[in-house]
Amino acid sequence: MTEKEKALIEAKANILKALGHPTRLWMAEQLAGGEKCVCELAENINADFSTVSKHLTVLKQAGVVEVDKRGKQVYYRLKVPCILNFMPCVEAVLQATAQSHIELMDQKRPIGQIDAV
Amino acid sequence: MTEKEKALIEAKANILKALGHPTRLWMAEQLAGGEKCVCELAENINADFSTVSKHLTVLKQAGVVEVDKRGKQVYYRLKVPCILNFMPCVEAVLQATAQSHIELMDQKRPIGQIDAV
DNA sequence: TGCACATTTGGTCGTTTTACCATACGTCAA
DNA sequence: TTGACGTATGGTAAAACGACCAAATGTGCA
Repeated sequence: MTEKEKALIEAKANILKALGHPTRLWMAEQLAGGEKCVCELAENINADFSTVSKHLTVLKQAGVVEVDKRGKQVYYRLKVPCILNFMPCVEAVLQATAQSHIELMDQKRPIGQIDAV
Repeated sequence: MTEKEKALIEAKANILKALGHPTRLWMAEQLAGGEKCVCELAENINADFSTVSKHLTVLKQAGVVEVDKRGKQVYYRLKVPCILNFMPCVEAVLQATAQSHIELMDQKRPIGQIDAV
C-alpha cells in the first residue's frame, strides 16, 4: 500500500468515523431536511450547547457539513447530500444481523429438535 | 425521539463507526474482492495478528462481515456487500473538501489580489 | 497422543473521545 | 456602547479505543 493509498483510506475512514456517533448521525439526518441552525438542533436533543457545537465541528472538519453564519445564528447544512443515501444499506446490515439472530433463535427452538440443518 | 428511534440511530452509528477506522475500512475493501482468511489480511498490513483479529471482531459484531471456519483457517467475508457502494459518495465528500481547499487557496493567491469575488 | 499452526482472548498502557462546566467571542438592538 | 443572545472554545474527568505482548483455544497431522 502506497502512502497515497494509505492517506486516502484514512481520509475516508475519518468521514465514516464522523458519522459513527449517534448524535452526529442524527444531526446529519436532520440536515437532510434542509439547513438548520445550532439552536434548532440543540433543542431537539438532550445535550449541552457546547456538546452540540463540538459535534458539528467534527462533522464540518470531516467535510460532511458546511456552515453559513447569518446574523446571530449559524446554519449548518449537508455539503454532499448523498451521504445519507448510504442509510438503506446500513439498515440492510441491521436487518441481516437481526435475521441472523432470528436464525440463531430458530436453531435453539425446542420444537422439532432437528440436529442436521 | 422515542426509545426505538434512539436505538435505531445508535445501531446505525455503530456500523459506521466500525467502518470508521483505517484498518477496518481497508479490510472491508479487501473483502469486496471475495472472502479472505485472517492470515491473508494480516500479511498485507503491518500489524499484529491479535490486532487484526480484534478489528475483525469489531466488524463482525457490527454485522458487516461474517465468519466461516474451515479447517485451521478462518475466512471472513462481507455480509452485505452494498456497504461499499457508499465509497463513491465518501470520495465525493473528499473531493468537495479538496475543492473548498482549492477555493481557499485561490482567495489567497497573490496574483491579481482580487478582493471581491 | 502430542506437536505445529491459525486464530482468539486477556492484560496493560498510552491516546483519543466525549460530556459537562465555565468562559470567551461575535452580532444585533436599545 | 452596552447588554443580551447565539455559538464557540478551553479545561477537566471518566470512559472508550487501539496496539502490543503473552497465553489460551481449536484444528489437523505425524
